[in-house]
Amino acid sequence: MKEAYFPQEIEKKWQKIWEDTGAFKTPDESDKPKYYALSMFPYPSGKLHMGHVRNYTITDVIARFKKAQGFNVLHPIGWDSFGLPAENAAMKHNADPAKWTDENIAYMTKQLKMLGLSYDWDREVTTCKEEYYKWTQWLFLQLYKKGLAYKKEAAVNWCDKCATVLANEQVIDGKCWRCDSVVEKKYLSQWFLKITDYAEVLLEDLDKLPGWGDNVKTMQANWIGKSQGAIFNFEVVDAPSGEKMTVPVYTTRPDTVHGITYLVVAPEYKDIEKLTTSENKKAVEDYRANARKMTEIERLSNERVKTGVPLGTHCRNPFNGEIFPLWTADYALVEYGTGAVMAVPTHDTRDFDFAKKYNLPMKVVIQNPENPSDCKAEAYTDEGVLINSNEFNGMKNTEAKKAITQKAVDGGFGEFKTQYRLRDWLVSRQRYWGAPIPIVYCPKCGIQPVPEDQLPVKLPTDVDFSVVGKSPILTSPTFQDTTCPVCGGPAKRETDTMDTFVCSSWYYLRYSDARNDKECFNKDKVNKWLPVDQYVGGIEHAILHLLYSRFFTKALRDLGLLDFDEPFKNLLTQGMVLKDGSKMSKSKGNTVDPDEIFENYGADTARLFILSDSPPGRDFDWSDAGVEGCYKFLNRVWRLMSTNSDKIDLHNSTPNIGKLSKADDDLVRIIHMAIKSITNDISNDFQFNTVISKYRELVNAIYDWTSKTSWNDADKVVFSFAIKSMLKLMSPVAVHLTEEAWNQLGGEGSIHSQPWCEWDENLAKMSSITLVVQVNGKVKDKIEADEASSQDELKELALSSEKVKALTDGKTIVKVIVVPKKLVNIVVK
RNA sequence: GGGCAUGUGGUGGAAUGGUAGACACGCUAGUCUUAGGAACUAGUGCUAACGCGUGGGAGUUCGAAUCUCUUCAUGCCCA
Repeated sequence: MKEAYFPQEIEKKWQKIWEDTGAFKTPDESDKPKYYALSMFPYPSGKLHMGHVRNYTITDVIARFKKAQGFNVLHPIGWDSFGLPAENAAMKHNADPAKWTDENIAYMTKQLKMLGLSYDWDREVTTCKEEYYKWTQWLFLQLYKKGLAYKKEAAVNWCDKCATVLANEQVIDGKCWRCDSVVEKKYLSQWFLKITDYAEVLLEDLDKLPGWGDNVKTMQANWIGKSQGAIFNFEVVDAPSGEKMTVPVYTTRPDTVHGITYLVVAPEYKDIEKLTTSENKKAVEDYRANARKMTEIERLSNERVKTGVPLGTHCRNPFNGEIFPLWTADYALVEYGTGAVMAVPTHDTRDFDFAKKYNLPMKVVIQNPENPSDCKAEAYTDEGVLINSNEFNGMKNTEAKKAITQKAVDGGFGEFKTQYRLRDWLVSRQRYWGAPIPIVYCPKCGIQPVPEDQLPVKLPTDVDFSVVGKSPILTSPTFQDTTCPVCGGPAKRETDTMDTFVCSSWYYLRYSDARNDKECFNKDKVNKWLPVDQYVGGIEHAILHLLYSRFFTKALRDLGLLDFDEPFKNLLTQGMVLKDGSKMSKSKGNTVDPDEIFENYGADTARLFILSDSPPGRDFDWSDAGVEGCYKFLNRVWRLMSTNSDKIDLHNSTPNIGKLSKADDDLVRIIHMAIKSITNDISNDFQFNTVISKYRELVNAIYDWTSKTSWNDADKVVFSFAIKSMLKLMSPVAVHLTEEAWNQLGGEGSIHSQPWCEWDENLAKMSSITLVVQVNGKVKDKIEADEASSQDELKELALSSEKVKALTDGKTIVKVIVVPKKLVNIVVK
């Protein structure tokens, strides 16, 4: 065996051999049970970053471990390759986004291979290729035909910098998720997917996902935002036109309805003009113009003083006949509920602030009888008993919610209403580099879907990328003009493309049948491989991608394309990779380039390190010293074998249990314990950091043993057993080193085809134990004891300890607690 | 403001209610070397010591980092 460890040499060698022999191809047919391990596919931005390295290494180790355990493992990769950066790069250099993307994919593919990842490259999917986006378009048409894709005019989020609209989920704190610029509201006609039809089931089915972290599930539940309340219709008593009008209001506090002193409609409320008197018209117009200029963050900010103007008209409260004024104020949002809010200043903090500012009346209707509040200083929003509420006086407010709403239902002026915060998913984008929405506008026949046999609607290439402020697709002289599929007359194509999150909402299904050119995927294949057994990716997709994918799966199930209703059985959200305590970023200049790590230390060191210091779910702080330490450890592993290679015989590695020296017996036991605990640590929660510390403990133990052994024949067998076990245990992580050592030591075939190590429960423990002796719960002594000692024997042993005698002398022993094989606690007074 | 996480040595982090600090990084001393940023050996929570120690305070228990209550701090999500 070679004396020195040269990762640069052996890694390249094995990567080529694995590729040439198709070592990681996954057959669809197999006797073995299936296991689907999946990483979130990358955007081909140019180079891998350490977050990718962490993500893909975690999934790769899982895939290799499951394969060794006898599963037929599907472990694919692909590219989320549509999106703005390619287009921006194209605009900057007037180049082709396709070319830019292809080059990036080629480079990153090379890097993924250098990392030694066990992908089945035959299943690679690339969302920007026609062979893929054809099916994205096809799926869009199926959703359209089912009424789940529709076009409507709405107030939408507009990012000026990206020159496109955004989905609600892509607006983070009022800012664009991609470029961080402030998002404006615009009225535009846009395409939506009807995710709201699935709001309830998306919420309910979170319970079917025990393999997801509660944090992600809570975030999704909050986003869906189910609330139970009521809609009340308030009759307008003095509409300027004399017309009979009502204003419907959604509220989660029907119990406070007797405390209404005014009503607020959003500045964008549809009937606002009809509800404004001529005297108030000017002020209301000005107010609305001003509100339009404001961003959502400004409007909803708690710090900002709330503003509003009266409309001059009034409503009647059907519960008590009271008349109250209508106002418009920007703290009412047109998208939420009915766009109108019934204001009860005494029991809602926003209404309270507003009423204070404009001297509007207040009326207390709920009180805590033990500690009544007059609501002069602040709103009382807790539970209590109703007052000033006619027949409901004395009722607990929690019960009154139902009773009051029931009265409205019976009286025909209200209903029970469950409301969701979730809005429909806006999927059209005014950009070039995306899947064209396969729709045609005919002046005669209106909106028409492109016939399926005409798919894909290809992106035009005769476009000018140097245009500013509009989609390059509009510059194509050929793209827009087409014929109507119904009447054959001249028609225009839709020029918007789809949000890239549409492409990524079904890619994990395509892997099951990636090369199918007849259908998006074969139903049997998708049902066989899915759901994904283990999905691994960043927490930043907790809402966006993971919610959209769940919606797609359910919609596709309802379309009959597949038979399961959740795509990802288990989800591991890995933490971020930090450097010096903060996120790696170019602007901070604290990035670490994976290429440099591969070059200086090799992929095995990178893989080992990225798993070593933190559990996968937590943030990981990169340290150069840590990498160095892992490299040294791998050298140490190599040296253990190379300096003793003449004593290793992998074909004679079964120790003769029962006839071993004490030292050999101990080592065999240590190995069985290592197999057991490493297997358990990977199986439960993928605790790779402790797995790696156990590698180190194991290697340390073998080294200790070598410094004491006399190398007789039995010792050599034990040593061979130790090395063989160590190599297999380390093989999912140090994939190249273990393969090379296995090969040089004369192992059969590839170590990656060897089954996982088994342990013997009887050998996975030491023959003696350290008995901990406590007095009053404090450790006072430690005694070596036989593993098989009875409880009484342990008790006697503890009581006979000199240290214990000194401490118990002259005192009364109240109680002795014996924990078998571990501990004796003597309670004295 | 509400919800959910997380608080352990100089650092990253270990610990089915049962030896707190595994395993590392760092540091100290030594060995071997022309050399050491290699390798190996020993040590390393705090304290001079009795002892004290898992953000603070209470509680349950023979025994609490772990369970309960409370409080503080940080992070994320939703307002």
